[in-house]
Amino acid sequence: MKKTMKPGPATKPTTSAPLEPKRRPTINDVARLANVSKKTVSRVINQSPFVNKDTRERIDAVIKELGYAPDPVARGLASRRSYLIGLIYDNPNPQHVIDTQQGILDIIRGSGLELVVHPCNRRDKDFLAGVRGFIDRQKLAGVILPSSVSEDEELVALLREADTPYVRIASVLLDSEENSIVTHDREGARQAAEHLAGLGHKVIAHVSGPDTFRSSHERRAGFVEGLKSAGLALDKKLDLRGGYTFQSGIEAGRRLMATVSRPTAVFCGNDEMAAGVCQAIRETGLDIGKDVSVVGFDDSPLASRMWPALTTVLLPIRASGRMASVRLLGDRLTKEPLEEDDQGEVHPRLVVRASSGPAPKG
Amino acid sequence: MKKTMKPGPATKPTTSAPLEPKRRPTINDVARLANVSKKTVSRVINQSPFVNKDTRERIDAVIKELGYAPDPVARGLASRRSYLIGLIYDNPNPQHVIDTQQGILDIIRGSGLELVVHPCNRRDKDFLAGVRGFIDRQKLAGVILPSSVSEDEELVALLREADTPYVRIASVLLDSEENSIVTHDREGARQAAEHLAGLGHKVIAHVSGPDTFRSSHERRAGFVEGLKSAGLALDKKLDLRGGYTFQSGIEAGRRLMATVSRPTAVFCGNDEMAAGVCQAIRETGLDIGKDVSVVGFDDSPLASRMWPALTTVLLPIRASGRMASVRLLGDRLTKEPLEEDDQGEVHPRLVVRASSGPAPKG
DNA sequence: TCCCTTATTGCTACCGGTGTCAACGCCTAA
DNA sequence: TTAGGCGTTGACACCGGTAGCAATAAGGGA
Repeated sequence: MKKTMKPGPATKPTTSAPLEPKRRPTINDVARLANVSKKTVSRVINQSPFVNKDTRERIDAVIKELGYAPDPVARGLASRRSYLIGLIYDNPNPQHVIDTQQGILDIIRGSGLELVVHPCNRRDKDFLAGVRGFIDRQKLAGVILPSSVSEDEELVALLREADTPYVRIASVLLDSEENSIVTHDREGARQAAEHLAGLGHKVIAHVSGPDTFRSSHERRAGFVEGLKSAGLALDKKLDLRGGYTFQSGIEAGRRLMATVSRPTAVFCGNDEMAAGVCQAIRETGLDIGKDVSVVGFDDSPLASRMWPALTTVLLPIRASGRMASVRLLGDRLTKEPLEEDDQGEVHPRLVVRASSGPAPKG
Repeated sequence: MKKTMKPGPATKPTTSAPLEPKRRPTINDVARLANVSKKTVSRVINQSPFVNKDTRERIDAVIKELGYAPDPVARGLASRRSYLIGLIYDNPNPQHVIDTQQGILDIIRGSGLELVVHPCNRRDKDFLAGVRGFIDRQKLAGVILPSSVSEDEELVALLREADTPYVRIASVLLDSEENSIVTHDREGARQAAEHLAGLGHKVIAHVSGPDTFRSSHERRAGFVEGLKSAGLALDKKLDLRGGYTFQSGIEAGRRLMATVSRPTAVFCGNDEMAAGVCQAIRETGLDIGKDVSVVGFDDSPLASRMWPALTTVLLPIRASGRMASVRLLGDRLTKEPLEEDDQGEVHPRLVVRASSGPAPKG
């Protein structure tokens, strides 16, 4: 409301008047008013135990009075570690990214840390160079690797070399526990299989994600486990590979619909592909949830907005983001994390909707 | 691959051997090797014109040889301005957020700037306090305000006060041109109306977003304009207000389907609501695209994955993110921005799919 | 030849914190 | 009385840059 945005010459007070341009208080101001050295103030803001109680209280009072907050940039410079958390991802699924961001922010909000996002493309040849630039330009306080990149060992090696703390979110334990959040995708897939078997389906197809993702294997494995516990097996001809994309789902769906022994149910590695399969089913004039049941994975917004709404496996992504942050930051956090955010693992849950129904008779 | 992640005491070399722990080169290293003062190096990296050509070349050579890159944290401290761009948003639409992020990153990638995200909730009472904390903790290089928050004048006032550059992305010009990207939502809505009128529809309903968003008004206004140009008018009883949510779309759809003069087409303020309206239509057993045509707005992923696929208005969000970044950073960018990213405005485009068809006869 | 201008460069003081280490006061044990 | 130990505190250098201004060299006109 005061002046222009342009970086031009600031309107300097012509007189050397006492009114200064509303500078933020610094550690020096606090030190002066509390009549201590700035080092002692530094101790207080860093919660050092070697400060006399009275002194601490006096300083705290001044801090509050001044509304002082330490400058993260200066702190970063002096301590060689910024107050930034990096989120590296390579994800076609926006909801997934947003949920992860949200989970991280749930935890770091109020602690003076900020979230810096760094999307990347693992197929780019200079992908690693990009990440390297990112992490050692900003000396990140830590990096969170959601499932889309957490399996990349080169990337992780890079972080280790750069001495940057990290947490990997993955379907299985890939690393030490303190560096990991495990999402147990397998369990969710098993539930899906049991659900379909319980509805009486015998001929059940699977459309998996790309082989390069661990999660594809986990989901298939869980699915097979679930079938097995119901006395069923996965027919190789009904085990198709997709690419986690809508288009690949359409293609897989068309192939399945053209099979001689057409399946009465299809379990897909994610919701995108499930939507594609649904489209293929529609093209043949069959009824989803009646003639053919479909189950997805992720519980993306799409799942609940489709018609019929998609039965799917909900993965608590936001919670995994929270956990990853707690793992990463631990004691640096101001407020004590909730116990539920300190588990280190997350469990999927089946959400039954209209796209899955009893197996058709005959 | 070298040592543990724990912040514990680093493995110091026991001997004061010549091998140092691979420190990043600093401006001092460059200065020493180029045999100049660090101020001159600083001039070179800041592209000051007051440097002799030979000197500059010598320094550039050393910089390249060392692989030197200035430390953004130190720079930030000294120049009181960080190398961080803030993205503040309050958006239920993940695709929108991701696209905006992507657009910003398209531009800042390689320039040493980073993107910090700050979601917020405008209904929280301490929303402004949160933002204030954010912007003056990190002295941001600039802030980008996508449509979900760009209309908040209090927020903008805050940024002005804090002398933080910003760019607002909005459906109309709300501010000076240099602080704005205009998305012209109105044009898109007009196209939608003309499309439906062209298909022979006479009774066309509208489900708008909340009144608190300028975009709701713009979209309705454009829609009315389009109808008018086709000799039609918007029946007040068929002009419903939603909340930009799926649920509100369902409710509006149900009400419309129960109207005496049931509309043969519905234009919705966004795709979420359009999906809701589709659901309501389905509940009544009517055919989407045949009995009732539906048009959305946004071209979210949902639109192309629904069945039938949704006719909608595509808003080039990513491009608007790019433009906003160019506006914001201008000369700070290393590479010259493409001309197309320097327009300051973006135009929506109708995408025709299966959810809109000829008006039913009779 | 001398002074002034212009082009280029370096000195020195910061920016706002943290790390190291010495110093100080007071209490206890010898 | 003195040495040692603990709890506290501050002086000072430093992190890696930028800012202001003086210093220096070269060129031009009187």
